[in-house]
Amino acid sequence: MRSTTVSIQTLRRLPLYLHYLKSVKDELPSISATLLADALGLNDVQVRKDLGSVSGNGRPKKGYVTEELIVDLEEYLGCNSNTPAVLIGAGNLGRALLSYSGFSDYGLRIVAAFDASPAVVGKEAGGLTVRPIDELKKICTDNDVKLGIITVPASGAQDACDKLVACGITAIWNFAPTTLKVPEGVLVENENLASSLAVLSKHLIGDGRIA
Amino acid sequence: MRSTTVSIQTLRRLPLYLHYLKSVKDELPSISATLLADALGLNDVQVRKDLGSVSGNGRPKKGYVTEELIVDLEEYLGCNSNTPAVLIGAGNLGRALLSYSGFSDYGLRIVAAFDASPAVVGKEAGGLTVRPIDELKKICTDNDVKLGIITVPASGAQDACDKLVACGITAIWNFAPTTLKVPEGVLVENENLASSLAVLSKHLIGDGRIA
DNA sequence: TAGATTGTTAATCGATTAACAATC
DNA sequence: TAGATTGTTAATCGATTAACAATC
Repeated sequence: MRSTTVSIQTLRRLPLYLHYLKSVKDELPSISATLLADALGLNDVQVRKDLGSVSGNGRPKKGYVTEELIVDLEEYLGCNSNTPAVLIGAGNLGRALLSYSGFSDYGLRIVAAFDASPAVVGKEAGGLTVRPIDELKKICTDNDVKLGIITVPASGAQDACDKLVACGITAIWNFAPTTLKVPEGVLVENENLASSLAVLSKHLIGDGRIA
Repeated sequence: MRSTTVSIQTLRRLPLYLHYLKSVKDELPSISATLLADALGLNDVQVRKDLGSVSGNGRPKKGYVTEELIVDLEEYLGCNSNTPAVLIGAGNLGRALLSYSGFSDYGLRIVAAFDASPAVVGKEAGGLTVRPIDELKKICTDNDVKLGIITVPASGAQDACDKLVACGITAIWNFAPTTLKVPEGVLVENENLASSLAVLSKHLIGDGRIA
Protein backbone atom coordinates (compact mmCIF):
# COMPACT_ATOMS: atom_id res chain seq x y z
CA MET A 1 0.00 0.00 0.00
CA ARG A 2 1.21 3.47 -0.91
CA SER A 3 0.83 6.72 0.89
CA THR A 4 0.28 9.24 -1.87
CA THR A 5 -2.00 12.22 -1.74
CA VAL A 6 -5.63 11.27 -2.00
CA SER A 7 -8.25 13.86 -2.89
CA ILE A 8 -11.42 14.11 -0.86
CA GLN A 9 -13.44 13.08 -3.88
CA THR A 10 -11.37 9.94 -4.23
CA LEU A 11 -11.72 9.23 -0.53
CA ARG A 12 -15.49 9.40 -0.86
CA ARG A 13 -15.46 6.83 -3.63
CA LEU A 14 -13.32 4.29 -1.80
CA PRO A 15 -16.15 2.94 0.39
CA LEU A 16 -18.20 2.37 -2.75
CA TYR A 17 -15.45 0.28 -4.26
CA LEU A 18 -15.04 -1.63 -1.03
CA HIS A 19 -18.73 -2.37 -0.72
CA TYR A 20 -18.99 -3.58 -4.28
CA LEU A 21 -15.86 -5.71 -4.09
CA LYS A 22 -17.12 -7.43 -0.95
CA SER A 23 -20.36 -8.27 -2.71
CA VAL A 24 -18.67 -9.92 -5.68
CA LYS A 25 -15.52 -11.40 -4.18
CA ASP A 26 -16.92 -14.94 -4.27
CA GLU A 27 -17.68 -14.82 -7.99
CA LEU A 28 -14.77 -12.66 -9.12
CA PRO A 29 -11.36 -13.65 -7.72
CA SER A 30 -9.83 -10.86 -9.76
CA ILE A 31 -11.23 -7.65 -11.18
CA SER A 32 -10.05 -4.90 -13.52
CA ALA A 33 -10.52 -1.19 -12.97
CA THR A 34 -12.53 -1.12 -16.19
CA LEU A 35 -14.97 -3.71 -14.92
CA LEU A 36 -15.28 -1.99 -11.56
CA ALA A 37 -15.88 1.35 -13.25
CA ASP A 38 -18.55 -0.18 -15.40
CA ALA A 39 -20.31 -1.76 -12.45
CA LEU A 40 -20.40 1.51 -10.54
CA GLY A 41 -21.08 3.79 -13.48
CA LEU A 42 -17.78 5.65 -13.16
CA ASN A 43 -15.00 6.57 -15.55
CA ASP A 44 -12.42 3.80 -15.81
CA VAL A 45 -9.40 6.09 -15.66
CA GLN A 46 -10.76 7.63 -12.52
CA VAL A 47 -11.15 4.25 -10.86
CA ARG A 48 -7.66 3.24 -11.96
CA LYS A 49 -6.23 6.38 -10.46
CA ASP A 50 -8.20 5.98 -7.25
CA LEU A 51 -7.11 2.38 -6.79
CA GLY A 52 -3.55 3.17 -7.78
CA SER A 53 -3.22 5.73 -5.02
CA VAL A 54 -4.45 3.32 -2.37
CA SER A 55 -3.31 -0.09 -3.44
CA GLY A 56 -1.02 -0.09 -6.46
CA ASN A 57 -1.13 -3.87 -6.61
CA GLY A 58 -2.75 -4.00 -10.03
CA ARG A 59 -1.13 -6.14 -12.71
CA PRO A 60 -1.29 -5.33 -16.41
CA LYS A 61 -3.60 -7.70 -18.26
CA LYS A 62 -4.85 -9.24 -14.99
CA GLY A 63 -6.22 -6.36 -12.97
CA TYR A 64 -6.48 -6.63 -9.19
CA VAL A 65 -6.82 -9.67 -6.97
CA THR A 66 -10.19 -8.93 -5.42
CA GLU A 67 -9.34 -10.17 -1.95
CA GLU A 68 -6.08 -8.23 -1.93
CA LEU A 69 -7.77 -5.02 -3.03
CA ILE A 70 -10.39 -5.39 -0.30
CA VAL A 71 -7.63 -5.71 2.30
CA ASP A 72 -5.83 -2.64 0.94
CA LEU A 73 -9.00 -0.57 0.97
CA GLU A 74 -9.95 -1.70 4.46
CA GLU A 75 -6.52 -0.88 5.73
CA TYR A 76 -6.52 2.51 4.08
CA LEU A 77 -9.97 3.40 5.39
CA GLY A 78 -9.18 2.14 8.85
CA CYS A 79 -12.06 -0.35 8.80
CA ASN A 80 -10.26 -2.61 11.21
CA SER A 81 -9.56 0.14 13.67
CA ASN A 82 -12.11 0.86 16.33
CA THR A 83 -13.07 4.51 16.37
CA PRO A 84 -15.21 5.43 19.37
CA ALA A 85 -17.85 8.10 18.79
CA VAL A 86 -20.52 9.90 20.76
CA LEU A 87 -23.88 11.07 19.47
CA ILE A 88 -25.81 14.12 20.66
CA GLY A 89 -29.53 14.24 19.98
CA ALA A 90 -31.54 11.05 20.44
CA GLY A 91 -34.48 12.11 18.31
CA ASN A 92 -35.75 10.19 15.30
CA LEU A 93 -32.64 10.53 13.23
CA GLY A 94 -30.31 10.00 16.18
CA ARG A 95 -32.06 6.80 17.18
CA ALA A 96 -31.98 5.58 13.60
CA LEU A 97 -28.23 6.05 13.48
CA LEU A 98 -27.83 4.34 16.85
CA SER A 99 -29.75 1.35 15.56
CA TYR A 100 -27.89 1.23 12.29
CA SER A 101 -25.59 -1.74 12.36
CA GLY A 102 -23.57 -0.93 9.28
CA PHE A 103 -21.12 1.49 10.88
CA SER A 104 -19.03 -1.24 12.44
CA ASP A 105 -18.03 -2.29 8.91
CA TYR A 106 -16.14 0.96 8.75
CA GLY A 107 -14.58 0.77 12.18
CA LEU A 108 -17.02 3.08 13.91
CA ARG A 109 -18.47 2.35 17.33
CA ILE A 110 -20.92 4.72 18.99
CA VAL A 111 -20.10 4.42 22.68
CA ALA A 112 -22.70 6.78 24.10
CA ALA A 113 -25.75 8.86 23.22
CA PHE A 114 -26.74 12.15 24.84
CA ASP A 115 -29.78 14.35 24.85
CA ALA A 116 -30.61 17.71 26.40
CA SER A 117 -34.21 16.76 27.05
CA PRO A 118 -34.92 15.11 30.43
CA ALA A 119 -37.82 13.31 28.77
CA VAL A 120 -35.43 11.37 26.57
CA VAL A 121 -32.59 10.81 29.06
CA GLY A 122 -32.66 7.33 30.51
CA LYS A 123 -34.48 5.78 27.57
CA GLU A 124 -32.87 3.12 25.49
CA ALA A 125 -31.85 3.54 21.87
CA GLY A 126 -29.86 1.09 19.82
CA GLY A 127 -28.66 -0.78 22.87
CA LEU A 128 -27.47 2.34 24.68
CA THR A 129 -29.09 4.30 27.47
CA VAL A 130 -29.42 7.98 26.59
CA ARG A 131 -27.35 10.10 28.97
CA PRO A 132 -27.64 13.71 30.11
CA ILE A 133 -25.27 16.17 28.45
CA ASP A 134 -23.31 16.82 31.63
CA GLU A 135 -21.81 13.35 31.43
CA LEU A 136 -20.33 14.15 28.02
CA LYS A 137 -16.94 15.26 29.26
CA LYS A 138 -16.31 12.20 31.38
CA ILE A 139 -17.36 9.73 28.68
CA CYS A 140 -15.21 11.42 26.05
CA THR A 141 -12.16 11.47 28.28
CA ASP A 142 -12.58 7.91 29.53
CA ASN A 143 -13.03 6.49 26.04
CA ASP A 144 -10.66 8.83 24.26
CA VAL A 145 -13.43 9.86 21.89
CA LYS A 146 -12.42 12.09 18.98
CA LEU A 147 -15.53 11.83 16.80
CA GLY A 148 -18.89 13.43 17.57
CA ILE A 149 -22.21 13.02 15.76
CA ILE A 150 -24.74 15.83 15.91
CA THR A 151 -28.40 14.93 15.37
CA VAL A 152 -30.07 17.76 17.24
CA PRO A 153 -32.34 20.37 15.59
CA ALA A 154 -30.54 23.21 13.83
CA SER A 155 -31.18 25.62 16.68
CA GLY A 156 -29.13 23.53 19.11
CA ALA A 157 -26.41 22.40 16.74
CA GLN A 158 -23.80 25.07 17.40
CA ASP A 159 -24.19 24.60 21.13
CA ALA A 160 -23.76 20.83 20.82
CA CYS A 161 -20.78 21.44 18.59
CA ASP A 162 -19.11 23.78 21.09
CA LYS A 163 -19.59 21.22 23.85
CA LEU A 164 -18.03 18.49 21.73
CA VAL A 165 -15.06 20.67 20.85
CA ALA A 166 -14.61 21.51 24.53
CA CYS A 167 -14.36 17.78 25.20
CA GLY A 168 -11.51 17.40 22.76
CA ILE A 169 -13.48 16.14 19.76
CA THR A 170 -11.64 16.84 16.46
CA ALA A 171 -14.07 15.42 13.90
CA ILE A 172 -17.78 16.22 13.74
CA TRP A 173 -20.47 14.58 11.69
CA ASN A 174 -23.22 17.15 11.43
CA PHE A 175 -26.75 16.14 10.45
CA ALA A 176 -28.30 19.48 11.38
CA PRO A 177 -29.04 21.86 8.49
CA THR A 178 -26.61 24.52 9.68
CA THR A 179 -23.03 25.48 9.16
CA LEU A 180 -21.00 25.02 12.30
CA LYS A 181 -18.22 27.31 13.46
CA VAL A 182 -15.26 25.33 14.73
CA PRO A 183 -11.67 26.14 15.64
CA GLU A 184 -8.78 25.32 13.32
CA GLY A 185 -8.01 21.62 13.24
CA VAL A 186 -11.55 20.40 13.79
CA LEU A 187 -13.15 18.80 10.75
CA VAL A 188 -16.88 19.10 10.12
CA GLU A 189 -18.58 16.78 7.68
CA ASN A 190 -22.08 17.97 6.84
CA GLU A 191 -24.75 15.46 5.96
CA ASN A 192 -27.19 17.91 4.58
CA LEU A 193 -30.47 16.35 3.57
CA ALA A 194 -31.91 19.70 2.51
CA SER A 195 -29.11 20.11 -0.03
CA SER A 196 -29.78 16.75 -1.59
CA LEU A 197 -33.45 17.44 -1.63
CA ALA A 198 -32.81 20.72 -3.43
CA VAL A 199 -31.01 18.89 -6.22
CA LEU A 200 -33.84 16.39 -6.56
CA SER A 201 -36.60 18.99 -6.44
CA LYS A 202 -34.94 21.12 -9.05
CA HIS A 203 -34.67 18.14 -11.34
CA LEU A 204 -38.40 17.55 -10.95
CA ILE A 205 -39.37 21.17 -11.42
CA GLY A 206 -37.26 21.02 -14.51
CA ASP A 207 -36.86 24.68 -15.30
CA GLY A 208 -33.69 26.65 -14.54
CA ARG A 209 -31.13 24.43 -16.17
CA ILE A 210 -28.64 22.73 -13.89
CA ALA A 211 -25.09 22.77 -15.17
CA MET B 1 -36.07 36.41 -9.92
CA ARG B 2 -33.78 35.39 -12.74
CA SER B 3 -33.44 32.14 -14.56
CA THR B 4 -29.74 31.80 -15.20
CA THR B 5 -27.72 28.63 -15.04
CA VAL B 6 -27.13 27.45 -11.51
CA SER B 7 -24.39 24.96 -10.74
CA ILE B 8 -25.14 21.93 -8.61
CA GLN B 9 -22.79 23.22 -5.95
CA THR B 10 -24.68 26.48 -5.79
CA LEU B 11 -27.97 24.63 -5.65
CA ARG B 12 -26.72 22.69 -2.63
CA ARG B 13 -25.87 25.87 -0.81
CA LEU B 14 -29.23 27.54 -1.37
CA PRO B 15 -31.05 25.61 1.39
CA LEU B 16 -28.33 26.68 3.83
CA TYR B 17 -28.90 30.32 2.99
CA LEU B 18 -32.64 29.87 3.29
CA HIS B 19 -32.40 28.17 6.65
CA TYR B 20 -30.12 30.81 8.07
CA LEU B 21 -32.17 33.69 6.71
CA LYS B 22 -35.33 32.30 8.26
CA SER B 23 -33.59 32.09 11.61
CA VAL B 24 -32.48 35.73 11.59
CA LYS B 25 -35.24 37.48 9.67
CA ASP B 26 -36.74 38.97 12.84
CA GLU B 27 -33.50 40.62 13.90
CA LEU B 28 -32.11 41.48 10.48
CA PRO B 29 -34.58 43.13 8.09
CA SER B 30 -31.78 43.38 5.56
CA ILE B 31 -28.58 41.45 5.06
CA SER B 32 -25.49 41.71 2.88
CA ALA B 33 -23.82 38.84 1.09
CA THR B 34 -20.70 39.56 3.13
CA LEU B 35 -22.55 39.13 6.40
CA LEU B 36 -24.26 35.97 5.20
CA ALA B 37 -20.96 34.54 4.03
CA ASP B 38 -19.42 35.28 7.36
CA ALA B 39 -22.22 33.63 9.28
CA LEU B 40 -22.00 30.48 7.21
CA GLY B 41 -18.23 30.36 6.89
CA LEU B 42 -18.24 30.79 3.13
CA ASN B 43 -16.49 33.08 0.68
CA ASP B 44 -18.39 36.33 0.19
CA VAL B 45 -17.96 36.45 -3.57
CA GLN B 46 -19.36 32.96 -3.79
CA VAL B 47 -22.44 33.91 -1.79
CA ARG B 48 -22.90 37.05 -3.90
CA LYS B 49 -22.76 35.00 -7.04
CA ASP B 50 -25.12 32.36 -5.69
CA LEU B 51 -27.69 34.92 -4.60
CA GLY B 52 -27.29 36.90 -7.78
CA SER B 53 -28.23 33.92 -9.91
CA VAL B 54 -31.38 33.24 -7.91
CA SER B 55 -32.62 36.60 -6.75
CA GLY B 56 -30.71 39.53 -8.15
CA ASN B 57 -32.61 41.91 -5.90
CA GLY B 58 -29.54 43.07 -4.02
CA ARG B 59 -28.91 46.81 -3.74
CA PRO B 60 -25.46 48.33 -3.55
CA LYS B 61 -24.73 49.63 -0.07
CA LYS B 62 -27.89 48.01 1.34
CA GLY B 63 -27.63 44.34 0.51
CA TYR B 64 -30.76 42.22 0.35
CA VAL B 65 -34.11 42.65 2.05
CA THR B 66 -34.17 39.50 4.14
CA GLU B 67 -37.84 38.74 3.65
CA GLU B 68 -37.57 39.29 -0.09
CA LEU B 69 -34.57 37.00 -0.39
CA ILE B 70 -36.35 34.27 1.55
CA VAL B 71 -39.27 34.46 -0.86
CA ASP B 72 -36.95 34.31 -3.88
CA LEU B 73 -35.10 31.30 -2.49
CA GLU B 74 -38.29 29.50 -1.57
CA GLU B 75 -39.71 30.10 -4.98
CA TYR B 76 -36.55 28.95 -6.70
CA LEU B 77 -36.32 25.80 -4.59
CA GLY B 78 -39.98 25.03 -4.98
CA CYS B 79 -40.60 25.05 -1.25
CA ASN B 80 -44.17 26.07 -1.73
CA SER B 81 -44.87 23.35 -4.20
CA ASN B 82 -46.04 20.02 -2.93
CA THR B 83 -43.89 17.21 -4.23
CA PRO B 84 -45.33 13.78 -3.45
CA ALA B 85 -42.79 11.02 -2.76
CA VAL B 86 -42.80 7.35 -1.90
CA LEU B 87 -40.33 5.55 0.33
CA ILE B 88 -39.20 1.94 -0.01
CA GLY B 89 -37.68 0.27 3.04
CA ALA B 90 -39.31 0.90 6.41
CA GLY B 91 -36.30 -0.12 8.50
CA ASN B 92 -34.60 2.11 11.04
CA LEU B 93 -33.48 4.75 8.61
CA GLY B 94 -36.70 4.65 6.61
CA ARG B 95 -38.82 5.13 9.71
CA ALA B 96 -36.59 7.98 10.85
CA LEU B 97 -37.13 9.77 7.56
CA LEU B 98 -40.87 9.12 7.74
CA SER B 99 -40.96 10.69 11.19
CA TYR B 100 -38.83 13.64 10.20
CA SER B 101 -41.02 16.68 10.03
CA GLY B 102 -38.54 19.01 8.36
CA PHE B 103 -39.12 17.89 4.78
CA SER B 104 -42.35 19.82 4.43
CA ASP B 105 -40.30 23.03 4.70
CA TYR B 106 -38.88 22.12 1.35
CA GLY B 107 -42.13 21.10 -0.27
CA LEU B 108 -41.72 17.36 0.13
CA ARG B 109 -44.53 15.11 1.24
CA ILE B 110 -44.04 11.38 1.63
CA VAL B 111 -47.38 9.90 0.62
CA ALA B 112 -46.66 6.22 1.17
CA ALA B 113 -44.10 3.80 2.58
CA PHE B 114 -43.42 0.30 1.28
CA ASP B 115 -41.52 -2.72 2.49
CA ALA B 116 -40.79 -6.12 1.02
CA SER B 117 -40.97 -7.84 4.39
CA PRO B 118 -44.43 -9.11 5.42
CA ALA B 119 -43.33 -8.61 9.03
CA VAL B 120 -43.17 -4.86 8.50
CA VAL B 121 -46.15 -4.41 6.18
CA GLY B 122 -49.20 -3.10 8.03
CA LYS B 123 -47.22 -1.46 10.81
CA GLU B 124 -47.34 2.26 11.30
CA ALA B 125 -44.42 4.60 10.76
CA GLY B 126 -44.53 8.37 10.84
CA GLY B 127 -48.30 8.42 10.49
CA LEU B 128 -48.36 6.10 7.50
CA THR B 129 -49.20 2.43 7.29
CA VAL B 130 -46.45 0.46 5.59
CA ARG B 131 -47.73 -1.11 2.38
CA PRO B 132 -46.64 -4.16 0.38
CA ILE B 133 -44.53 -3.48 -2.70
CA ASP B 134 -47.22 -4.63 -5.11
CA GLU B 135 -49.26 -1.54 -4.31
CA LEU B 136 -46.44 0.70 -5.49
CA LYS B 137 -47.65 1.12 -9.04
CA LYS B 138 -51.15 2.14 -8.10
CA ILE B 139 -50.04 4.66 -5.47
CA CYS B 140 -47.52 6.25 -7.81
CA THR B 141 -50.02 6.58 -10.60
CA ASP B 142 -52.85 7.85 -8.42
CA ASN B 143 -50.68 10.49 -6.75
CA ASP B 144 -48.55 11.33 -9.76
CA VAL B 145 -45.42 10.53 -7.76
CA LYS B 146 -42.10 11.34 -9.45
CA LEU B 147 -39.73 11.08 -6.49
CA GLY B 148 -38.71 7.85 -4.77
CA ILE B 149 -36.67 7.36 -1.60
CA ILE B 150 -34.69 4.14 -1.18
CA THR B 151 -33.87 3.05 2.36
CA VAL B 152 -33.46 -0.67 1.85
CA PRO B 153 -30.20 -2.57 2.42
CA ALA B 154 -27.67 -2.37 -0.41
CA SER B 155 -28.54 -5.84 -1.68
CA GLY B 156 -32.11 -4.80 -2.46
CA ALA B 157 -31.44 -1.29 -3.69
CA GLN B 158 -31.18 -1.94 -7.43
CA ASP B 159 -34.34 -3.98 -7.35
CA ALA B 160 -36.21 -1.22 -5.51
CA CYS B 161 -34.79 1.27 -7.96
CA ASP B 162 -35.95 -0.71 -10.99
CA LYS B 163 -39.44 -0.96 -9.53
CA LEU B 164 -39.56 2.79 -8.95
CA VAL B 165 -38.39 3.53 -12.46
CA ALA B 166 -41.01 1.16 -13.83
CA CYS B 167 -43.63 3.22 -11.99
CA GLY B 168 -42.53 6.39 -13.73
CA ILE B 169 -40.31 7.84 -11.00
CA THR B 170 -37.70 10.25 -12.43
CA ALA B 171 -35.81 11.28 -9.29
CA ILE B 172 -34.38 8.88 -6.73
CA TRP B 173 -32.96 9.63 -3.31
CA ASN B 174 -30.72 6.69 -2.53
CA PHE B 175 -29.62 5.98 1.03
CA ALA B 176 -28.21 2.53 0.25
CA PRO B 177 -24.42 2.32 -0.10
CA THR B 178 -24.52 1.28 -3.75
CA THR B 179 -24.44 2.92 -7.12
CA LEU B 180 -27.70 2.52 -8.95
CA LYS B 181 -28.09 1.93 -12.65
CA VAL B 182 -30.88 4.03 -14.09
CA PRO B 183 -32.04 4.94 -17.59
CA GLU B 184 -31.29 8.31 -19.14
CA GLY B 185 -33.38 11.07 -17.64
CA VAL B 186 -33.65 9.61 -14.15
CA LEU B 187 -31.66 11.47 -11.52
CA VAL B 188 -30.11 9.64 -8.58
CA GLU B 189 -28.96 11.55 -5.54
CA ASN B 190 -26.81 9.41 -3.28
CA GLU B 191 -26.81 10.04 0.43
CA ASN B 192 -23.79 7.98 1.21
CA LEU B 193 -23.02 7.78 4.89
CA ALA B 194 -20.02 5.53 4.30
CA SER B 195 -18.41 8.22 2.15
CA SER B 196 -18.79 10.85 4.83
CA LEU B 197 -17.51 8.47 7.42
CA ALA B 198 -14.44 7.79 5.29
CA VAL B 199 -13.60 11.48 5.27
CA LEU B 200 -13.99 11.72 9.04
CA SER B 201 -12.03 8.55 9.77
CA LYS B 202 -9.18 9.61 7.57
CA HIS B 203 -8.99 12.91 9.39
CA LEU B 204 -8.74 11.06 12.68
CA ILE B 205 -6.19 8.55 11.48
CA GLY B 206 -4.28 11.55 10.27
CA ASP B 207 -1.81 9.90 7.97
CA GLY B 208 -2.11 9.96 4.17
CA ARG B 209 -2.58 13.63 3.59
CA ILE B 210 -5.89 14.73 2.22
CA ALA B 211 -5.64 17.29 -0.54
C1' DT C 1 -19.93 63.31 -2.64
C1' DA C 2 -17.79 59.18 -0.45
C1' DG C 3 -18.11 54.61 0.63
C1' DA C 4 -20.22 50.28 1.05
C1' DT C 5 -21.96 46.81 -1.47
C1' DT C 6 -23.36 44.92 -5.64
C1' DG C 7 -22.55 42.15 -9.96
C1' DT C 8 -19.16 40.86 -13.63
C1' DT C 9 -15.00 39.61 -15.96
C1' DA C 10 -10.47 37.37 -15.44
C1' DA C 11 -7.21 34.28 -12.84
C1' DT C 12 -6.57 30.36 -10.10
C1' DC C 13 -7.26 26.03 -8.45
C1' DG C 14 -8.62 21.21 -8.33
C1' DA C 15 -10.70 17.30 -10.28
C1' DT C 16 -11.89 14.64 -14.26
C1' DT C 17 -10.91 12.88 -18.63
C1' DA C 18 -7.99 11.86 -22.59
C1' DA C 19 -3.71 10.28 -24.65
C1' DC C 20 0.16 7.46 -24.15
C1' DA C 21 3.95 4.69 -22.61
C1' DA C 22 4.99 0.54 -19.63
C1' DT C 23 4.33 -4.33 -18.57
C1' DC C 24 2.86 -8.96 -17.77
C1' DT D 1 4.60 -12.10 -29.65
C1' DA D 2 0.14 -9.64 -29.30
C1' DG D 3 -3.07 -7.61 -26.56
C1' DA D 4 -5.24 -6.28 -22.44
C1' DT D 5 -4.66 -3.66 -18.67
C1' DT D 6 -1.93 -0.92 -15.84
C1' DG D 7 -0.08 3.69 -14.26
C1' DT D 8 1.42 8.40 -15.74
C1' DT D 9 1.65 12.76 -18.04
C1' DA D 10 -1.00 16.32 -20.47
C1' DA D 11 -5.54 18.53 -21.73
C1' DT D 12 -10.01 19.75 -20.43
C1' DC D 13 -13.52 21.12 -17.65
C1' DG D 14 -15.91 23.32 -13.84
C1' DA D 15 -15.97 25.74 -9.66
C1' DT D 16 -13.90 29.00 -6.58
C1' DT D 17 -11.55 33.11 -5.73
C1' DA D 18 -9.57 37.58 -6.93
C1' DA D 19 -9.74 42.03 -9.20
C1' DC D 20 -12.58 45.57 -10.82
C1' DA D 21 -16.19 48.44 -12.56
C1' DA D 22 -21.10 49.84 -11.53
C1' DT D 23 -24.45 51.91 -8.41
C1' DC D 24 -27.26 53.57 -4.75
